[in-house]
Amino acid sequence: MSSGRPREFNVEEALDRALKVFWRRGYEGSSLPALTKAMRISRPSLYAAFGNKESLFRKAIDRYVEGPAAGIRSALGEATARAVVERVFCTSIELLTDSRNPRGCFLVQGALACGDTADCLRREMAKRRDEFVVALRERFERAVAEGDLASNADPADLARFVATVLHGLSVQASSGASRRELERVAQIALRAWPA
Amino acid sequence: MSSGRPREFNVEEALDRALKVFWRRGYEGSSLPALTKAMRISRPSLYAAFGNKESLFRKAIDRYVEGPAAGIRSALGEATARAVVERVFCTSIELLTDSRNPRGCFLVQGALACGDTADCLRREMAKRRDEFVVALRERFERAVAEGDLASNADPADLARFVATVLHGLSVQASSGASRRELERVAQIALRAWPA
DNA sequence: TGCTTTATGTACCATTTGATATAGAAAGGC
DNA sequence: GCCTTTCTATATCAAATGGTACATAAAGCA
Repeated sequence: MSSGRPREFNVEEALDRALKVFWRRGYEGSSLPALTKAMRISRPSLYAAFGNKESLFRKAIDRYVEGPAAGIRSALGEATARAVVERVFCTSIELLTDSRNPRGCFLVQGALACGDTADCLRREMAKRRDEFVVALRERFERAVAEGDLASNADPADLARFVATVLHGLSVQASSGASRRELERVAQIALRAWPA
Repeated sequence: MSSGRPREFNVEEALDRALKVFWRRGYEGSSLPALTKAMRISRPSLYAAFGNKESLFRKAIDRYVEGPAAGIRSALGEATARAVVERVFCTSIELLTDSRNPRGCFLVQGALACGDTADCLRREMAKRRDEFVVALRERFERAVAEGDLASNADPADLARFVATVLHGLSVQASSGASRRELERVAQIALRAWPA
């Protein structure tokens, strides 16, 4: 079977550009013209390669989690629970304030509040955020079992606390807070960690 | 001068309804039909009474700050810095999870990421959030002067920390977290407070 | 009772929205 | 060369968007 005319653009690269648009403007704030202009492809090319706007957004979510935000998840590999939290904060702050990206966390601001048609994406984003809370909780449960986290500490509560600080830092970053300011906030938050 | 035909609707009540729409769906997710239906007025009535969509949103911001969110600001009147923070968390959580309101904080999710036309509203929301950070900082500065907060504590950092937790709680609430869960998170956050 | 003023509701406006039809261009297989 | 296949670009679609004109209705004032 013949292969036809080859694509003139790189799909991953175009997806990266789309992600940045969604990241900065949110799903509803990202118009097709804004997307196609940033992606440097025509509208039919976008639809041929990514389906439609919603499908493009879903692919952008995966791209974000596996790309820019991957470092955060890999922080779970640290040796102790406290080291995990320190590394999560540190890595997140770097991502949230990286000048190459829009400010803030895509999973927070990509579709936090929206109309009915985008509501399924709002829930999808909440689900993705929750997946990280679950991963944190499981990591902390392991830490309790391994003895590097006090057994009276509730892993679920601690996981939600870390996620709360993380999402709060995202809002701060989105509002224009500097990296230093966020680092000081994270340092204060760490004082809440069980000794 | 004659007064003309009287309004058939209550302006404040209509504004309250508009606020709830913006609160739940965000600025860009709130269409004129959705607004007018919730406000129970016709489109020309909306424009006559509130100017346009942007102006209605700005009025909704004021309404939110002076109405539902007023309790949070009044927490600054507590006797000590720690009591202020406790009361801020407690009052916020009640607001964030009040079943009569949309979940989350309007100042966070009303226009966190949006297109160019709404960018001035995004900045306005950031400014409003920052006003609370400033108020917190000033309150903590006073607390240092009054001796109920350690003099080596940085009021600006602490204020930003409290705001960070607050905004993080908003995201959690918006994702469906229960009041109890948020209360436990706040309790953990309080452990970071200077002794 | 007019007359002025303001509010309401229908119908409409231009623009933008997300999404395609269609025609032409660029590759491989025969 | 020719055919098939796939991508690209222009031009377009119907629907939804924010915003108004215009006629009518309801009040106060003379």
